[in-house]
Amino acid sequence: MLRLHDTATAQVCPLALRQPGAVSLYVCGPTVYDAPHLGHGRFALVFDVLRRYLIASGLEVTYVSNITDVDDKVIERAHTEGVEPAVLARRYEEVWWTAMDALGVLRPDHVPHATAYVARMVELIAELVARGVAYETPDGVYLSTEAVPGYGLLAHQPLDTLRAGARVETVEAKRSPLDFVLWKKAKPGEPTWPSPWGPGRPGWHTECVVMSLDLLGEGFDVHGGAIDLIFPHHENERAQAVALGRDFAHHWVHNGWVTVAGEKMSKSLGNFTSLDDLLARSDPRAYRLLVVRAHYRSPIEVTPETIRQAESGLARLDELARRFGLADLLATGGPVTSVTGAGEDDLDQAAVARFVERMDDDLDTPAALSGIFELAREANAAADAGHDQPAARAARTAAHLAAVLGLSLRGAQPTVEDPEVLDLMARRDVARAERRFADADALRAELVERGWVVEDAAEGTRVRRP
RNA sequence: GGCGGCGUGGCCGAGUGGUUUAGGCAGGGGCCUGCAAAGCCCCGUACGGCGGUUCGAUUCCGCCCGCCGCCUCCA
Repeated sequence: MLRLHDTATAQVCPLALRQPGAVSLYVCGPTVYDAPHLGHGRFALVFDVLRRYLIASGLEVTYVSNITDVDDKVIERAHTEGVEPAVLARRYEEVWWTAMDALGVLRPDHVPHATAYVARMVELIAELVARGVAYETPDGVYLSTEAVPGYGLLAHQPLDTLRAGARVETVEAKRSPLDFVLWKKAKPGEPTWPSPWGPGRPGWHTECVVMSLDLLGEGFDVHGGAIDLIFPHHENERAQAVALGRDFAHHWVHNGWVTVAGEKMSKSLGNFTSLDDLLARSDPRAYRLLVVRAHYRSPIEVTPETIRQAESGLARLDELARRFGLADLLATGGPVTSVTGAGEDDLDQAAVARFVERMDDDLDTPAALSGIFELAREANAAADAGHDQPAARAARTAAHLAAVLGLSLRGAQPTVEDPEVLDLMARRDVARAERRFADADALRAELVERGWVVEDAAEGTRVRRP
């Protein structure tokens, strides 16, 4: 059984399921006001790997991830660009899904949008007011954090220190600096919805409570997101559920930062890096490999150098798939439904067991990945020694386990259509057959110049991209 | 200031109280090859510093140094 770090207890503990055989996950999705950056890519990949692994473990997974399509930033950006907030949100949501598809991230089972849940958020807020834990001010409705038992559970910090750091609000009506806004009363030029407190819009922290409980029900299994969401976002979500007496998430999972040159990547630091840029400049699978080769709670350093290293590793695995003709049995990108495979003899079950053991240990993907590379070496070594059966089994196992992580290896030969290249290849074969090696080398140089790596295979000259 | 994390060989990045090595990338040597490429084999005796616990610590404890994050919208 999978053991996972839980932010609430700060310990690695078995993932206890509400319902045996089924897992419910809620992962905080993006606010769609801009194109996604590397950090968005990481959290999406981390939870995609978790989800895929749970599926491969034989569990029925329900994965919910929201789109925040109304928020200060959306409104602000929409004004800047002179479009309706809804138009802007839709535009960036499309950009989001394009990037997710490129990364091979599975679409969530449910994608709730904040704007579709406003009426239910109003109901929830009204209930909080009725219970006396929320109060109205001239500009909105706030939750009284002091009325919530255990507030600060996720933050792991004494309340007074949180209080000391709380932002200076212009709203003097707030009873405590830690209290947070549930409903924002309308300001001119903003999208609004009706409510008992007049027209306005919901605060950020309410949507996830309403949507997760609606789609997954009380006491759902896992609530995830990046580490920065712990406080205040997840703390505040939890506070609302607790205040209502509803059982909320049982397990909190948070992934670490992406750093650039050792520092947190962020717009304010000016080292912001667009996910689209990365995907355009490198094999999208390289980012998955980079993410998976570090533990999900560790920071990862994304630089041209680390990306290049990941691409080299990927090339090694692709070469394996090519050597063993694995193109046809590689994942289509969909989830692998059984980590042990369909026919047990197909795979090296001892290696699978090691993989499972490592993954079960708080998703130790770096160790799991090292096992895949070891299988690659074993497969090549066995094949070099003429032991075809064990070699093929090791190679299949490597590709299969990579697919469990969502990494599809490319076993297909690149199809060369350029007649010039085909001609150079053919002429080189003739030259080599006639042992005119100087000519053959000159032809190889020409192919290299065109950006190909040239290899001599049994069937003759073979080319691939570096 | 409060809270927390980290510091591993050229780079990335796991892990462990000692008796066997993470793994990848890069580099060196060898095998293979007409030469290469790919692949395989071999190679670096790494764990921030100072003490302590211990028969023995990179791994436990303390202190110090350095780096980073959170406490505020943020993936």
